[in-house]
Formats: sequence, C-alpha cells, structure tokens
Amino acid sequence: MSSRAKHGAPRAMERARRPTIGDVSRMAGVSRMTVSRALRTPRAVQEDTRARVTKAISRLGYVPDRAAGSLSSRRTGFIALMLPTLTNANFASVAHGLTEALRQADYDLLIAYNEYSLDEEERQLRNLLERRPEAIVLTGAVHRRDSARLLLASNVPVVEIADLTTRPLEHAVGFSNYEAGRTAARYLIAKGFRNIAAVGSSTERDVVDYRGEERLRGFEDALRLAGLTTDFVIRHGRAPVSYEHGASVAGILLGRKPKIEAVFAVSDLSAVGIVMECQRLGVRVPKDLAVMGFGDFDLGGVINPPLTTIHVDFRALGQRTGQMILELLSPDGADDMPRSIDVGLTVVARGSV
Amino acid sequence: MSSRAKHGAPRAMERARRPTIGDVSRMAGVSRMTVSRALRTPRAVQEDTRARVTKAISRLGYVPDRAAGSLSSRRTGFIALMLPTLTNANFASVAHGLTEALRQADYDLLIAYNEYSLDEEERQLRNLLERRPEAIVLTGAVHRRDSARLLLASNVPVVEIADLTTRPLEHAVGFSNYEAGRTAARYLIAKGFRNIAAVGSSTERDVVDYRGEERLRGFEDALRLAGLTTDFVIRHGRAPVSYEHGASVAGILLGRKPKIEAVFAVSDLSAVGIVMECQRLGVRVPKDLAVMGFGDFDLGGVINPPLTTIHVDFRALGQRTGQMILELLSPDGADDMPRSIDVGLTVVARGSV
DNA sequence: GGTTTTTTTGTTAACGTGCACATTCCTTTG
DNA sequence: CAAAGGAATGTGCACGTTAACAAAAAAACC
Repeated sequence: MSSRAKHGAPRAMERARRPTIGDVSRMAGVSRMTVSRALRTPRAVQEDTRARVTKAISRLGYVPDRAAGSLSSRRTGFIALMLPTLTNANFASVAHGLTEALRQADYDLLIAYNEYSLDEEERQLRNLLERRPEAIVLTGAVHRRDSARLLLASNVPVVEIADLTTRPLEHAVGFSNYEAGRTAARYLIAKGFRNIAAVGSSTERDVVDYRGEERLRGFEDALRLAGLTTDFVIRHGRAPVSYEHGASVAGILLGRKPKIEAVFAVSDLSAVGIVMECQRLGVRVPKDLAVMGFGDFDLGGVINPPLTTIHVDFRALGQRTGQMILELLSPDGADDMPRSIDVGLTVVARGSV
Repeated sequence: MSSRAKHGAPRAMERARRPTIGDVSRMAGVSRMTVSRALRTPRAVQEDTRARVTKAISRLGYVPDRAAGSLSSRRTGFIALMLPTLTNANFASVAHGLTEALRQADYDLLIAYNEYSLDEEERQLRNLLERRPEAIVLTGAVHRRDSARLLLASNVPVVEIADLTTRPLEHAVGFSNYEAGRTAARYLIAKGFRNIAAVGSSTERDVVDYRGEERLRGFEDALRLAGLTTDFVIRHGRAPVSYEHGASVAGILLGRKPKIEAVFAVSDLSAVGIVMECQRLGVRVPKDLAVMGFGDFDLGGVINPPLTTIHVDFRALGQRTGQMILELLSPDGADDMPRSIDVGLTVVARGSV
C-alpha cells in the first residue's frame, strides 16, 4: 500500500458532510433559531424571512436531524409497538390503524415483534426504551416481571392491546379473549351440539399464546356451566397455530369417542386447516363436524363452506389506541387516569357450523 | 443534594428525571467514558470495574439514550424499510426476513408504508431521512423525481427490492416482475390455451401498482410473441387488488367473446376472487376457466381447487437484503459497486389450471 | 532496575438541535 | 410624545452520549 496509508488518501467517494441548520442559517443570513422556527412554527417567522430560509434549505438539500432535535426538545416522536408477529393479518391491521391515527400528529411507529416469546419481548423492550418512545403499545397483558418493572420505571404511558382480561399495567384497548371463548362455546351449545371440542397450542418454554389460552379457558368454563365435558379441549403443538396445526389436530379429533360434533379453534388458521383436512378425509363440514374459528381472517370467508368465526375489528382497535395515545400525550390529557376501552367482538355466522 | 432549583416550587406532576450516564458514573466512582465502554466494549474494561458499573446501572435503572449516542457516534442503528402496505403477507415476510438478518448486528428496522402512492412515498421518505437511517430499503424501482434526488443527496446506501426490471438507483434484490408475467403466459400457452386473459389494476392519480403492471407487460409481450391477442388484458379498479377486484372482474371476463379459456391475475387475491365468483356462478374451474395467480399466498393453497400461482420467496428476499446491507455497512465492504441479486421465481402448479 | 509496551481509565470537545430568555424594532395608546 | 405592548429575531446553553486524545497504572522486557 501507499506510504500515506496512515491517514489514507481520501477515498474517491469522500463522504460529504451533511448540511446542518447552521449552514442554512448562514446562507439565509439569519440565526439558527430562525431556521428552526421556520420549520417548526412557520407562522412565527415573517413571510419574506421564511422564504429566504426555505430557499436556502432546498438549495442545500438540508434535512433536519431528529436525533439532535429529540435530544434538545426531549421529544422523540416515537411510539413503540410490540407485536407477537407481523405475519398475521390482524396484527398488521393494528399497526395500520395505529399509524392512521398517529400520522396527523407526526408520530412515527417503532415496531418490534417477539414471536410470542416473553424473553424476546423483554429484549425488544429494552431496545425500544433506548429510543425513548413517548408511549408504548404492547400486545397482551402477560409480561415478564422484569419487563413490567422496566416499563414502570420508564415513566412512559403504556397501552396494552388485544387482551382485556387481566388487570392492565396501565391503559388498555382490546377485547376479552376469555369472553370470546365463552361466546364461541355458548354459540355452539345454542346450536344444539353436546360433544364439543376446542383446540389451541400448548405451552413450550416461554413461547405461549396467552390470548389463545384465555379463549380456551373461557370456552371450558362455558362448557362446564352447561354441564358438558371439557375432555375434548386439546392443547397441541407450538404457538402460533397454523393450517398444519389444524390438519394434524383434525386427526386427533376424528379419532375420539364419543364422536365429536363441533370444534372451536383458537384461530381461523387452525380452523381452516381442520376444514381442509376433513375435506381430504371425506368428513363433511358441518354435517359430520361443525367448525368454528376466531379472528375472521380473509381466507375464512373464501373457503367452502365459509368459516363461522368471531370477528374483532383490529384496525379500529389500532385507531382507538392511537386516539387514546394522542389524548394521553396532549398537555391537558395527562390526568393519569388509567383508561380501558373494549372494542367488543361479534360472531360471524357462516356455513361451517 | 441540591436539585437544579432554578424555578421555585416543583410542579405537582414533577416527572422524575431519568438517570443518565453521569449518574451511573458517579455511583460507580468512575468516569462517564468508562460506563460507556462497559456497555459498548465490555472487554475494554477491567472485570471488577465493570461489575461496579453494572451494579450501578441496575440499581439506578439506567437505560442509555440512543438519540444522544447517535448524535455523538454518528450512527443511528436504523435501517429504513418502505413498503406499499403491511397488510400483505408477502411484504410482511420481507420485513420479517430483513429483521432476522439485521438483528444480530443490532440494527432496528424503521418501517414506513405508502399505500402504493408515490406522493406518500416521498413524504414518508423525507420523514425517514430525518431519522438518519444507515441504509434505505425501498419497494419497487419507480419513484418520483424528487424522491430519487433526495435519496441520492442523502448519501445513504439504497436497496430496491421486489423489482429487478428497470435500472436500479443503486443496489437491488428481487426478481423480474416482467419475467413473472412472461412465465405465466408461457405456462398457460404451453397448457394449450389460446384465448388468454390477464387482469390487474388501473392507474389512478399517483396510486399505481407498478409491479403488477410489469407483470401485465411481460404477459402481453409473451402473448404477442406467440401470435395471440392481448385484447383480454384488463386493467380494472384501484390498487391494491383484492377478492372484490377478482369477483367484479370475473363478470367482465365471463361476458367476453370469444370465450376466454384461461386468466392470469397479477395477484393471488384477485385470482381467488375470480375462482370464488366462478363457483358462485356455476362456472367450473379449471374446466370452463383456468385461473392462475401470483404471490403464492396461503389461501391459494387452501381453496378448492387450489390455485396455480407463481411463488417468490419473500422471506429469503428480506434476508438476502439484510445480508447485503450488512456487507455494505461493514468497513471493508464499502466498495460502492452496485450489487444486484435475483431471487428468482417458480411456478406452483396446482388444480386451478 | 529502568525502560518500553500494553492495559485501563480519565479529560475534553464535539454531535445538531430547540428551549428559555434577551434584544430589537414596530405599533398602539392616552 | 413617552410609555407600554407586541411581533420578529437573536444569544447562550443544555440535551446525553462517544471519539479522540491524554494520562496513569500495570505488565513485559532486557
């Protein structure tokens, strides 16, 4: 290599320093503060001054650095969102609704997902907190002890979504998964079924679908209340459930005696898997086996017979969450009263029952 | 311990000041720099010192502020990802794969989506750039002039994904949508069909599904090459396409003379809509109308008959993108050579053709 | 034992912005 | 016309961290 290797000849692609607010102010012949104002509170700057500033900005290609702004203003503009996974249409809808509500106020969503693992949730949480979000949205109401402590210490508003059963850390927007299970059971009972099964995932290390588990619990309690057996409530496989889960669990269901007449799956994905496997095995749905799901995923409406399921408006859930956050962060809305919103759920009666 | 009692009585809701690295250093009896090192490069700090620091950190509940760190180190740890939408399983998979590849290197994903609008893309882009991402991943190869300028000026590596046709701004990971269209056409032609249709969305203001449009173009060219008519290539409705799109376009297709034998939809969603509408109308698939989709969405494999489609491994696409970014950002990998990776595509032959 | 090298820790000065306060320059008012 | 008030702009500094360099302590060497 060359003798001046120590300092290195400037590489061909010398990285040009990005223009700062100081460069803009110099070009526009104003103070930095005026530039800042021209961007943040334009009406506080006289029109011709503002025009000069704007011109300098576009000439230089100046783009403000929000890390610096955050440090100074102590406002990051981040809202943290923790989901189990992105590859679930309902959770994606939450993110969607949340963004819609938050966009107008110029907040950015910082999304993390934990694959249904509480350990991972905690790691992600630590990471998120380093970004100083102004509010944190968590899925579910079950967290590790340390996670809760971390959240509490952070002194940031926390909204738990999609599970209203247990006592929330602070605020909550969602529905009761327990109630969803009860609703499903009562629906099937009302239809005259007596040998009723339910399927969900089993717990494996720290990978748990607590929300699915809540649905099963509500389902079981409703069965008991009606004097029916809970022997057919099956916890099988690892979360999250899938078509394959449904297909493999269908085999178990169909082998049981006495003959199972109806089954509730904690997710449409699993329910659809069951329907498909039945089709493959020549078992008629709903005649031989009625199938009910949860989540109202698109494909449930598309299969044959279309799937009876429970619908929750996740997009609205996200929007309501966003609105709540805006209230919480508005100067007058900081009354610290824990808020709780139930978005409810509805049975979507279709052909599979 | 005197507080900074510049102003008199503390407000009722005095927000406890978060501990800073200075608080930690004081408690541990070391300099701030040592604390920083204990966190960033632990092996550079002697073990007992590190232990004291760690203890102080957990006692105080100290969480570093990355905005401050970013400002000083000029590294934000952000990778920006712009998607058309999150509520599309394939794009969600991209985010998933990308995160997987990036997690080990401690990068955070900053996700934005633009609803297929180029105006919105530009707004989102400006916003993202204020966060100083170290790399930017964009979906598609078509952007507004100003967006391209903004990107160029930002001096940040740009990776375009999911479209390999046009000349990329810089790096690219994806597949050729044009080729996907051609492949579909040739597949249908090889099956013996002659009256072949294709359906996609039409352009509406700046809301365009360019990738779908590319597929249609490839499809048309392959038809022409085979001496077949492109009269049945239909652009209908607004992007993104959906079941409803398929259902409504099915009516148009079935009314056409001469009788259309096969149809390719730019998305499985639309294709499934067509199949369902056919079912409703008593049109047999594939006997009366063969249907082919694109995207290999879950539900395509679940309907009856299962959908013949084109599969692209979007998760792998995300992972490859992540790996490329890691190379680009590694000190030795900055050779500035534009890179391009084709992840290819495969026809998934199922019952609908 | 004294020198050199290595390891460990400390000091100083940014990084780019916005808040709090100060100043200037105009209007308004009695 | 002096005093008071308001609008527009400027000054100084703090925000919390890390890079670069400096110094001290420990280890290695001859």
